[in-house]
Amino acid sequence: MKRKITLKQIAETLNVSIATVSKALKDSHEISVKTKAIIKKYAAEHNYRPNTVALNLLNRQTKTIAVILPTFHNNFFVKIFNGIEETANKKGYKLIVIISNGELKKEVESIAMLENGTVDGLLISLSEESQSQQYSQHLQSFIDIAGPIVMFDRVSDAITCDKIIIDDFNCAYNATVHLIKTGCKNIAIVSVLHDLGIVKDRISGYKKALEDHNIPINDKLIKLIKKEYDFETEIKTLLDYTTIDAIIGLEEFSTIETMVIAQSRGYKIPEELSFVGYTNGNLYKYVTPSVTCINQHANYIGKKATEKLIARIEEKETDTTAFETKVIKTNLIYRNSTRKL
Amino acid sequence: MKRKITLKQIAETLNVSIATVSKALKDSHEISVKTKAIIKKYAAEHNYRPNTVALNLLNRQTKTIAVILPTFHNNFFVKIFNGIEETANKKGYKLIVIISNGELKKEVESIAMLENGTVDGLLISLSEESQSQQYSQHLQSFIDIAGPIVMFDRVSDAITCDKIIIDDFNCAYNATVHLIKTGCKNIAIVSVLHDLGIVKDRISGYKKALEDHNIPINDKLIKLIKKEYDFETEIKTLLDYTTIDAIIGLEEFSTIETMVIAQSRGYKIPEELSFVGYTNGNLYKYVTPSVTCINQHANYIGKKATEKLIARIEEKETDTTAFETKVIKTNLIYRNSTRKL
DNA sequence: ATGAAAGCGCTAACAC
DNA sequence: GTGTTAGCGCTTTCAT
Repeated sequence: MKRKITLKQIAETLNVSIATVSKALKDSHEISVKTKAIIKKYAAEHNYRPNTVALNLLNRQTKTIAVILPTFHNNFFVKIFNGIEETANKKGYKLIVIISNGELKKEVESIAMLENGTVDGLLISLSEESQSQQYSQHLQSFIDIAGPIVMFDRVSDAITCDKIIIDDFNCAYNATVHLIKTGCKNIAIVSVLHDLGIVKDRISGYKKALEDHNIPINDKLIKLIKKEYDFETEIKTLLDYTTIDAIIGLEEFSTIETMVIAQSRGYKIPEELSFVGYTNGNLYKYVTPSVTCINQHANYIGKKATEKLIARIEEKETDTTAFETKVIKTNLIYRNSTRKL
Repeated sequence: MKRKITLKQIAETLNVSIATVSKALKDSHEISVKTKAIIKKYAAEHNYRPNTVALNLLNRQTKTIAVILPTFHNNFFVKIFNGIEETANKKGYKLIVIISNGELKKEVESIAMLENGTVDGLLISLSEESQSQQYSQHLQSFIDIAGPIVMFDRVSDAITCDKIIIDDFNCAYNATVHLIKTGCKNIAIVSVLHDLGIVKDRISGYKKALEDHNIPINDKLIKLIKKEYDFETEIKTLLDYTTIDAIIGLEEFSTIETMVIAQSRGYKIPEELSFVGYTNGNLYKYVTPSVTCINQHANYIGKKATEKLIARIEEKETDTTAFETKVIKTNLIYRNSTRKL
């Protein structure tokens, strides 16, 4: 790689001042047509590119946003990221991407790395650990010294900032009601997530739906399976426990895995056992039977989060509006893992 | 957000010079223990963080790598990215991520944005358009003025740089041989990719396998379906055309979609029709029957590409080693969409 | 032990 | 029209 060419070098070879070069390349009217032509020609021939780092230093902004996601092995986050990418790109922002893998340590270390002017703001969906351990001072620290944060989906109440979430309560409620209406009475919940706020909300929505339809709540039907436990064993225990006629999976993996296990045990789906899964995932469409699911409009979440963050970054200090939590509506996509109404 | 605190401000309030503060915070022996203590205390209390942008300017490096991928809606690239992320992180590099969506325009624009000191190097898997249009001057331009490039999977012969690829020829060859050995004779190829080098290699491998087993080659069995055409119609045309007993799908989507269409037409899989798919994708495991596939060791590709790039970035100008193309071995994962040997 | 000065690459206000 | 100067935040060499 050749050494990058700078204004200074151009100025020296052309025997003009740096300022003249700078102005000429900006097509300033202050500079004579002739000088501009010479300078521009030289710059073009030598592939001059203004050094962004220098400009960042000068402007005290980087036009870069950090994005911290738990994983990409989840269609929901991939779609959110697509929404983020499109929006950021349109507004001229670059993205620094970090995968937390659900680990608080990674989250904390990454944020520390970014707290020094590298980025103008942060989009984050919290790691499960940071929620279970209720640790959030790294986030507050970022806000204090680095810039605005917008949280999405997996958010923390401890931090005051803009948030984009889905109405987890209502969509669990609606999913449960749908199952009840199609004749299900023993509805279980299955999840590999546990310590997240969204999990609590979903369970509340589910319970409320049961209550409203006078169906007794049985906590044993709620299986939040931790990493330490064997998923298959837990599911078999659940299926052995009592007659279950419907299962709500809180993410794609649990839903599909449970369905596969149930099928291998001879359950007829949806005749004997109905399934509703969270996230409009790829798998749902292709497995047999295809799975009724909750569409969270992930792309839109990404878009809204990014728009909000950029607005915050660019807002005048004076017109700071109050932080808001935006709730994105969800809807059910009806497929063949639930009975027809 | 409070205004970030700087060395200058610390120096002013503490009535020392900026240099003293800088040295004190680096625990330099030049500074008296007492002064150091005062400065460190103040800095800690005020959450001082050195400004990375200023340091980047000074050091002429950003410890940031750009990653350009066609999409994340493809398990292969998600896994590659995981490999990249882990490796980059371990070495203290940040990642700027760009999704090209297969569009040359996005690729060119993004690279132009990065050509000015924003990143130290570039990891890229080319967009389909840049391969079909054989356009690569944006890449050469990046190498000339911005830093090293390492290409992976979808690479260009026109550019001299390090490359990490899989042995597409051999793995298509092996997949085809496996099908032949399990008794298939009319083997078709289905793909939504077409103008990529990897597609040509895969087809060559497939043809060589047929030749070696004295099976006539019929180009009508190779369906590279462009976006403009309806996938389902094309597949039906193929199935109507002649008796096909095996299909190789060049990516996850084509494989799964074709299998679903074949099943809806009553084909028994693998008894009447076998399937082998590229990429060790999520769907393959969960559909019925599960799909035999080619494992490309995506994570490893990401790891190797990143290691190579960082080595290039950090190498002394003197010990420049020749550019190399590393070929990653693949293997078949046997599942239920192919007959047993 | 502390500080002044130069410089990384650039822009902008202000001379000339 | 063109150049000088100062400064963005930092490090480092070279005084003092």
